[in-house]
Amino acid sequence: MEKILESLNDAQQEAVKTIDGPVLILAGAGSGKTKTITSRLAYLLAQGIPASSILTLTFTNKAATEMRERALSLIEDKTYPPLLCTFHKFGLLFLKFNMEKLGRRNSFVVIDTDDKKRIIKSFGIDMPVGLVANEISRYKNSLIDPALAWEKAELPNYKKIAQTYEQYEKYIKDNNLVDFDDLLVLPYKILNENEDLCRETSERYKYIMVDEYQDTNDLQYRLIRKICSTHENICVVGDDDQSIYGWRGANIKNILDFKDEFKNTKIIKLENNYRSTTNILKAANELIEHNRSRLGKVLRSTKGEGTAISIIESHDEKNESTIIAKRIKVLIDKGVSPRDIAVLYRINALSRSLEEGLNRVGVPYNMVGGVKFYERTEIKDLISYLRIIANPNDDFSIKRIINRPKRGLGKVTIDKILKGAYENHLSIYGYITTKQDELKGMVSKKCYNALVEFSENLQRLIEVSSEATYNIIDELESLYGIKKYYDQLPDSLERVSNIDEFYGLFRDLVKQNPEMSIDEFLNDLALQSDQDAIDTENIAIMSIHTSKGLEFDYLFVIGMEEGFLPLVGDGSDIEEERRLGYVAITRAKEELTLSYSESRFYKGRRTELTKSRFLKESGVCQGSLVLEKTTSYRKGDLVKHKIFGIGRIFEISKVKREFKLKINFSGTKRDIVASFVEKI
DNA sequence: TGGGTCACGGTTTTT
DNA sequence: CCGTGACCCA
Repeated sequence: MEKILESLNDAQQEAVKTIDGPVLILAGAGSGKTKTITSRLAYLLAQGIPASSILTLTFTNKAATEMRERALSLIEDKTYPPLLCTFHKFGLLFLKFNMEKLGRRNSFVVIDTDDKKRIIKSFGIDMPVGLVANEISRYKNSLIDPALAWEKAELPNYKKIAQTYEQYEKYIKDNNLVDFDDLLVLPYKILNENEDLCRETSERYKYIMVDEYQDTNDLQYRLIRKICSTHENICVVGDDDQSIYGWRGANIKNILDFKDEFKNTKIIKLENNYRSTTNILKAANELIEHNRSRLGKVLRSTKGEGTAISIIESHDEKNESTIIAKRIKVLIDKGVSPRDIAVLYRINALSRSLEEGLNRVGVPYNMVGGVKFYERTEIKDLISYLRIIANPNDDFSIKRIINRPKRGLGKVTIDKILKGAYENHLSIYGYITTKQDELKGMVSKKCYNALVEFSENLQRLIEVSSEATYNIIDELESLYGIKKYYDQLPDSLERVSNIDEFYGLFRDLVKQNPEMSIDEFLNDLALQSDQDAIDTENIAIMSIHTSKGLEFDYLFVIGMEEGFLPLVGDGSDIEEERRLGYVAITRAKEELTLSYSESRFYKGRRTELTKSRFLKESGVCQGSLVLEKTTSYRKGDLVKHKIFGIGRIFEISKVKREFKLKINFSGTKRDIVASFVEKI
């Protein structure tokens, strides 16, 4: 007990020791939030509360993993660790036990956003699929069913969306699929409709903690309400200034209004920052002060002043990335460990030029996030194969791989099969295996043989999987030759190595847990984020969103321009953009470098840019700062002047904060400020 | 059926 | 700019 408390400050101790009733812990960036939660968890156990009564919900798998490790290190008896997982994982577990309450089997399959879009697309709607998918998601999270969506729809497009929504819901229900939203929606529905189960569940989890509460959505709030309905021992931890998921339905009101929603809430503020230097905190505090809707808190530094925040001003993104890469190289050469260095950006598109720069200078890096491992085509193909082994009637998955690797089945043949299956009220697999005569008369001999081979192989695989999950991979490869297929396609090297990695992952997990079924494996996979696999050898580059919860000694933020940070567009919220800026700045421990460029090449054209208002708002653009202005002009470049015409640069110099070029205009030499000429 | 060409549109951010 | 999707021809 003493051990748990001794390294905590007063506020943290109070947070840890307040175990009954609603508690709101406002934990500023770097205030030891994870430490506080994990200590509280250990404290609850030390008080004799059974592990099975405690539920801790997090936002990402990474956070869950980290907390689990840290909590376990504080606990003596590790036999029955308390449940600590993401909201979605909790929903998944809950549905595994209670799906039959909705008249559905618990052998459901979790689909990801990509699957969802494919399904919607297959309905042939003439609207952007992503938009429709988002709207459906919005409806589901607001518990609006298709009928109500139809009623509320005024514009024809929304009528169409409502129709698609209905079609989609029917489709996934018929195929026993569950999307990410369902993992929250369905548990809520079950709890809402079964009072006894709700009470039982609430009594089981007597102590609940929720991390990153500022990023919960309405549905998560309702779910929490249900689960703590019998006791209100609910402790939420968050920072309203770090709410950055409004775009996907996170409701900052959840944290702002928590004290009104739960009576007798005890509010504890953690304002001591143990992470960043005073200079960095000052910028962060000044920036976030510009927001109006916030609970209000100021981070106090516990470290020294540190180095001044450095600003890089470049002519274009190529220049920017070169400077940053060079600076990083200097740091590494000085002995800084690459894992303590990171570069952040607001949008993924900015990673490209950055990567090029790092490659030019020879700095190896690790891009976190981006295209997810399990979203790659080859991996999704493998997932589809595993899905149909687990459930051969999964039409959705079978359609994906019925001609991959190519076995000569074209659109016409596939349409015939679909039609036949539909008319016989059978799944595709069911149709192929039971209506062989009909099939034979319908498709070409070649196609028929291919289909028979395909289904026989599948049967063989299903047999193998019932014997030993571990052997599936070898059998899958030898029967279908997926690796061989990808080996002769573009990017074969990367794809094959991805496939190998996936096979390795599968084998590892089966080894660890020989009882694991394929759909267990698949469902866990769907909820996995690949941030768990951060490699610690190299510097990290990632989006600001991805960087949430992380910290780095040396931090660079690129794209500090109007239009990029803040990103402006329809539906963008300047306060949320500011919070993103705040999150970015507060990732830095020792040295922070903010970079902006005068222009960028984006979406196929070059755009002139002005520096971000956040630079002024955070106070870094006036006063003591190291400014490095750069130019992309080189000796020998041809430039054009409005009056003097075309000339060649023969000397470049820096005067105050401007670049002076000595230019030879067909014999006449002149000194011109760089901003008056144009590169040609 | 499948490969090739061309036009278009698009980008935050994640479970 | 790049990747995707539609369309056309061998």
